[in-house]
Amino acid sequence: MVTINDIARRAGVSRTTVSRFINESGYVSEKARENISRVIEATGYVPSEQAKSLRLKRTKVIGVVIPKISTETMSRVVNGMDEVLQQEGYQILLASSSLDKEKEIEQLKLLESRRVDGIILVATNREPELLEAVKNLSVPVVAVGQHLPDISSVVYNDYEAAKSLTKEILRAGHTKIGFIGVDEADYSVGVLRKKGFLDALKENGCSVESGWMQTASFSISAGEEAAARLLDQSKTLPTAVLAVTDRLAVGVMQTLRKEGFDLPGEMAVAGMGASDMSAYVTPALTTVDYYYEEAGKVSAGILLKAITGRAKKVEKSQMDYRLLKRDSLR
Amino acid sequence: MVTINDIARRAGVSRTTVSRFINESGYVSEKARENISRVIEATGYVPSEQAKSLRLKRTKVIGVVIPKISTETMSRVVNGMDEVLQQEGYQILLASSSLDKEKEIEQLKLLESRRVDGIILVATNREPELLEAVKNLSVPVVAVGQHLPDISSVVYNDYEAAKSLTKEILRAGHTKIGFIGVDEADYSVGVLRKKGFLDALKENGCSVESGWMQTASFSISAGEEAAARLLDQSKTLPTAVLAVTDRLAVGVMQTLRKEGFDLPGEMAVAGMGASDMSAYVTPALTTVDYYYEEAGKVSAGILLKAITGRAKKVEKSQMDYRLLKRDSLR
DNA sequence: CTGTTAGCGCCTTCAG
DNA sequence: CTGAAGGCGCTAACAG
Repeated sequence: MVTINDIARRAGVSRTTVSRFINESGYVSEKARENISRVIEATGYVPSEQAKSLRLKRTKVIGVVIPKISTETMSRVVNGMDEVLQQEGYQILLASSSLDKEKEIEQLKLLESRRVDGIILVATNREPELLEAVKNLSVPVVAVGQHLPDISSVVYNDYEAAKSLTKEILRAGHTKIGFIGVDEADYSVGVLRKKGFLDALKENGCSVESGWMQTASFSISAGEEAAARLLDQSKTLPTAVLAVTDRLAVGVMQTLRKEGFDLPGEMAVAGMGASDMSAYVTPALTTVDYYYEEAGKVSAGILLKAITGRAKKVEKSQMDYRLLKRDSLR
Repeated sequence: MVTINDIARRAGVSRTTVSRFINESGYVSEKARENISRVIEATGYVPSEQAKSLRLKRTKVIGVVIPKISTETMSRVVNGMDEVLQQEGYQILLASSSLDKEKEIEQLKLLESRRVDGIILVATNREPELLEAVKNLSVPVVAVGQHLPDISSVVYNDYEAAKSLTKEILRAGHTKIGFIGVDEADYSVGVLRKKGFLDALKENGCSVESGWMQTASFSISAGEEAAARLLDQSKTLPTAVLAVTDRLAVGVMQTLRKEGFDLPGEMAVAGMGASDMSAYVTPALTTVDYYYEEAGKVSAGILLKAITGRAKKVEKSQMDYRLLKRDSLR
């Protein structure tokens, strides 16, 4: 690999001059310019951003920790981040925790060891170990999706979104509503969305049978199974079901259709997240859009401000949401 | 940021000893060990992987260039890569070209300047400028999705996949088949899939009306519009349509349904790519699975072999595929 | 306009 | 068992 020294020697100047030429800092005579640029051309020299980083104490790299690479939500969020980061000359070092809490912490440390300029953590939990690890980091961090104390974060309005979606279902005339949730370890999706659902019901004087509330993991098939359990365990059937993710909702619809239900006539369904697929299943799924790409952009923006120093120490941002009323709810 | 020198000073040893302790290379007395580990603990010292890289001339980072971050295909491929790379202690530096040919080349150079240990290029074209840029790189490269001359690559069997899918449609009794393709700048999807389609027809003595073949970009709505054009421009209507991606196929189905077609009775539809959504649209979409995650794994494996030096200079790999026959084709 | 000098944080001979 | 010295590739005073 050719270095700045090679260029300097072959161009008959000092490496300082070469550096000046490359970075357009300071004067370089016309003759020197010519020599240098000729030699660079000939050798295909590419300055080492690496060595530069060591010297300058900044890498222009942002570490991004996500729970899973191959999910639509994550690719949207990361896409949003990339859009603003690329703009400012930063690149993304991707780290997946594969939903493993220990690995999540490891990844944070790994990113720190690589001296990334900042870290965006798309978190799914708020365990003390994680908080501890985040606080020990010596680089700016912003959390996405979970509200971590004393850390800048951008969160979705899970509670209100679930609540207003539920109200929409009530408004459509349903009073018996089933619910497919996820594990409470995921505070935002597991706890807040459920709370929004229950509070909306309570405010309207509705109650739920125990069989109506089921818990599932995040896959379509988990939604199918949860719906089957719901049908099985309900004394009286609900007339609508709210699933906390679109994928779960699609699974629910799948099972209902298989069991011969007319959708949405005999059973209305709603999801959350505005996945791509939601608009194209039959009937089109009523859901709520969280503006995931925007969340990525906002988080990147906050991080950049923190890095360049012109920012509050801790900045909290709450994303907006929007109801998408479609055919699966009547 | 605390450095190895700080640790050495505070532990009353030389930095050489600290280095030995950290990397478990060479002997370190019990007393020294204790001192060092105590100081490291107290300071929260994290060795700079960056400085290490400069010294060791390897970064343990792999650059991955993809055309677009937020597509299902890409997140699957990248997920596959990450699985094998993480295993070997490598991290992924993500670079999106946003489907811009110039930016694609820029990204390659940028990754080179960061001294990544290798690059995986998920390519959508084979323009001479790109080939030129790839050849000038001084790091191992493997291409995914396009067969680049003299470069290791893993490609999908686009031609055969399209051909056998078309044969499947013929076997179902259709002889008038429409086709929604994409721009030929994408050699694999634009050229090879179309060729497979046409060759299958030719072998069976079928021909196509001009209006039956439409070109679209990669979105669902592009599929909708292309289908509308197809209906509009056809003298006699085909009884089946093959779209080169699932998203296009979903768009096609959308338009057909809106126009009152019974699916698959009046018009059969097939897609390619086995997207998540394909199994859950109505009717379930017949498609072909390209094993995208596996492609990611394979490409990473080849790159790793190239990096560690135990590999052929150029390795070509062709992925398998599999027909997924579902309700949209009868 | 240009070169010399001094590190950035780390590993690795080479001598003790 | 340990330390001194050198250098990875680069930039930034400082002094011509």
